[in-house]
Amino acid sequence: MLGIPIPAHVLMNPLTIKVACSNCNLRELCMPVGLSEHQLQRIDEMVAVRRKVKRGGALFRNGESFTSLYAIRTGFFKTCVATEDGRDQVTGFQMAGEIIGLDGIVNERHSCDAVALEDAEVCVMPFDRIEELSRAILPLQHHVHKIMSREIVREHGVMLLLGSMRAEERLAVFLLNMVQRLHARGFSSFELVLRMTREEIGSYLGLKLETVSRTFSKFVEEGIVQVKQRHVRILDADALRRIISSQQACH
Amino acid sequence: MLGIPIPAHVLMNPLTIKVACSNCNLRELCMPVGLSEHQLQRIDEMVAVRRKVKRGGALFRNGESFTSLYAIRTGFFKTCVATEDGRDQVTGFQMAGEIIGLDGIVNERHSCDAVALEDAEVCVMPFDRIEELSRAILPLQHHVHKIMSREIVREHGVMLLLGSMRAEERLAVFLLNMVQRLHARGFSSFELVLRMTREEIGSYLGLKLETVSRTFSKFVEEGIVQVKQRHVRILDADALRRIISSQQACH
DNA sequence: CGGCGCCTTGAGCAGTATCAATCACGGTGG
DNA sequence: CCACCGTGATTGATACTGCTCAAGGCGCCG
Repeated sequence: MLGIPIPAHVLMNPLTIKVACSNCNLRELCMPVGLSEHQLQRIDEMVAVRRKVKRGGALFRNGESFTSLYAIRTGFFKTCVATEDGRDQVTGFQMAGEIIGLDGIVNERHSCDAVALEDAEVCVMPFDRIEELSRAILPLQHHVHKIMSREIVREHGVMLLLGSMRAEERLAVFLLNMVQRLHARGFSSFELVLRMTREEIGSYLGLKLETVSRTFSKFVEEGIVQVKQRHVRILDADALRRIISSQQACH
Repeated sequence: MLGIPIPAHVLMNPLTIKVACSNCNLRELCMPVGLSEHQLQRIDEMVAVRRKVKRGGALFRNGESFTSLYAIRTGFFKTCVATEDGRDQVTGFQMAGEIIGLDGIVNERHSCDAVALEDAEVCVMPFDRIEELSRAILPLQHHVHKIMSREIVREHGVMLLLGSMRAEERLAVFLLNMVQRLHARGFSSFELVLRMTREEIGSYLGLKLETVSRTFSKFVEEGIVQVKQRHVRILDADALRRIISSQQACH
């Protein structure tokens, strides 16, 4: 059995606890640190509304008008863009504590879909309120800027991956990134349960699902990971890191 | 001859004109619209410093500490990220009126290189001053948010390109995007002079330089473009658009 | 138990990469 | 002025990665 620890807040019934940034255990993930009581309270008021999204449901869709950013409380999302001719591309997977919806700011309209890969709950943060508060609360202003910049830098990394890595490297990067983010949330640093299909992983990594599957099998053969359906155990993280920086060019 | 019109500001001697946002003909590209005289003046003061970068020189490099955003006045840049093992990936090409440096905000340190592909001049905008002013000038706050969101959306597009398009589609997207942005700056809508090498185009598009070259040759054979070194004339923009949405999947 | 969604695996193929030779252009120095 | 050189672009031949098409297999749920 792959025992994945479940953080306390998942076990608690959300209806029985007061949900507010000030006592949210994800606070340090989505909020600036070092706020005063009063500032925290003002932010609490801004994040008054929460929204549940069922597995498979959309938090927002391409073309819908943009009003709010969302902080993920629980659950797991993918975001994806599409061309008119039907192809689509997963642009990211988001987990608890991450902010989603930044794409909508520029045109006041979302330019991608955000779909829940498991039942999820998000904090709704109306963007005009964010702008208003970030004029008054300096650390919040910083924080908003950093979140957007972080997303830009993350996407640079994905571009590097898509533009110059081979299949094995892509999957290795993906697994290490996934497990690192989960670890930061209190989960194991070497075991994970994938919330997405092989096809979604492939879309994200610019590969076909068969290639993802084959690459998993290759890693298993080489003793680097154990894979049982969506349960993955990383046996040799260093091997994964070596794959990334080996780049088998050899002349 | 491919006659590319040269905008007035390039012909003017920059030493003889007062360079200030308030009389900059790129204003509507990098500044919010509808500002009062007084607001514009405050922004002018923020953008007091300009900096010239020679062709091949770096505006900033990966690892350097972040202090400012830069608005390109003249010239042309590429930004690129690199892995430890030497591979690198061009993440974008930037031209006059565009903002560069957003990657540095999150860690107060740049995470990519910005290199001038031709002699360039930028307006230096200290980021702490931007934050300060955007607390006071609402349209500026909006503008900063939109610029960052626009970059995120742009990168989504690149991810779609890198993740799911074939070589011809990538080059077609690249050419149309390039010419569209140049057109918005007063240049021809069907002729362009590439400021970057085939290798840099390839890096941006996730292709090898030979593939870029071959794809150009293919387009020439098909009568879609004329290519003479870095001079490109688009003869059939619709053909390029058709390439993008054809996706030769056929079942 | 049967159907369905998702995953795995195989065989053959297509599209790019790789390696290598040559060419075009621009700049330099004799 | 021209020969030479270096950089970047083109083109060809071949190799190889990942894609396509196809056939099961596994696990879950009604």
